[in-house]
Amino acid sequence: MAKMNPSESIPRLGRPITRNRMHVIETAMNAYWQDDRAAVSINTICTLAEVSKPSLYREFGSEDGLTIAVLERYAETVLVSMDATLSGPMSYSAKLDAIIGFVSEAPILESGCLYVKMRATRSRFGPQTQECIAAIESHILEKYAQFFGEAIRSGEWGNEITAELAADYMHEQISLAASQRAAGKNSASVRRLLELAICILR
Amino acid sequence: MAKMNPSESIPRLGRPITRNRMHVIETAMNAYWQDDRAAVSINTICTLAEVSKPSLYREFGSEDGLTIAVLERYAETVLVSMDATLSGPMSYSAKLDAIIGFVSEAPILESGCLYVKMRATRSRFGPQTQECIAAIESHILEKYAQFFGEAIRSGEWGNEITAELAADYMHEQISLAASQRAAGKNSASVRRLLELAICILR
DNA sequence: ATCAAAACGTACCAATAGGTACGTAATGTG
DNA sequence: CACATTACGTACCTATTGGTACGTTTTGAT
Repeated sequence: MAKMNPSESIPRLGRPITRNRMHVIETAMNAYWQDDRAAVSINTICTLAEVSKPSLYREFGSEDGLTIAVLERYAETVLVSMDATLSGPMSYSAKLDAIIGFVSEAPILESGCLYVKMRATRSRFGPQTQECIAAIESHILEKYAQFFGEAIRSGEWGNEITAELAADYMHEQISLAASQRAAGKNSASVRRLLELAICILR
Repeated sequence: MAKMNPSESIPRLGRPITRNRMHVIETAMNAYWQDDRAAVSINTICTLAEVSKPSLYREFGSEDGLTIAVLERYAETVLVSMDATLSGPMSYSAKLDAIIGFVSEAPILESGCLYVKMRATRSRFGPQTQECIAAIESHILEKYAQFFGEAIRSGEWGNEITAELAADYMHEQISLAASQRAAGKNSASVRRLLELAICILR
């Protein structure tokens, strides 16, 4: 896609690149994730990642550019595990349990979910970031709908609720749980509330 | 507490007050409510309310001061209606219906609930505002707990769920619905999801 | 060695944030 | 009238924001 680590760049003319795209992305991701993105300035990212501001802008073009890079990275390092669980070999009920357990107890989600945080304040971001958030949302909803659709088809679950409605409900409830974790609510309480919400999907 | 409308101020020495505390509060409330508070600057409020910045600071002391004034005003104009419903003469089930209907369809909540919005981004506010948000939350949770407690006592509702857990659940689900409305989701969808979530409280 | 190519980072930009110093205008009192 | 008292708003402050102009440094090729 764009330049990666200097180590794997093909020899070119001119001064070699010393900046490290991935390092900046990971640094920004952690900063945005822990705090809240709107509270973390480009200047802060530059300091944390030890890059000059022009270098950062050369690499990402704008704050919007950095943000989408971060969000894409987040999707491919954290959100994929949800996908994997949903399309894995477990039973319907076991998958529900796994997801509930993950979102309410996984240490990696101690500060919440970056996607959920950003979705909650999407209006503050640039146009590309907003599109990126919408794309991730569609992806998640599709995966959920597929999950519930299969459960209905296989007879593991089913009532008058459609797969799409269940997907929407699931997405909102999981997001809510992630928000609660970000707010510092303890895992046990998050789980208790999430179990209550999800029990209508059993 | 502080100065109110010039109309009701006792004659004093010196130039009379022309600024209008209530007008500023209402203007700021609407601006914060429609948009998101962090996106609305003091300068914007001054322009909208047609007060000079020093006048505003004379009245509220700081942005934090204005924000808590707005939040208190919001609580006593919007949130009281929820209180009234909860402690009114309706049956348990009718009260649930009324609240679901209100939060998912009332035009006044078209841009969501200011308290919910601010609670979701509480970390960005000043210390007094954060305390104020926490106080409102406690108040709401107490009212809900009372509501469920009475329903249990009267036999209108009851299962293994405690009144406190139900209150917490209710609060989160109502907040979620308000957030969805703020995000532009249509009333019917909000209601559908909220009904799903609340049906375990019936 | 010289030179074009390319990335580097210092030092700046305009805009905006929250907040205030201070001279001016309007009142009641003597 | 003159004066103390009080509120008024213009014009400013510093800090920070996202973003960039431009001279310097490092390279490969000739």
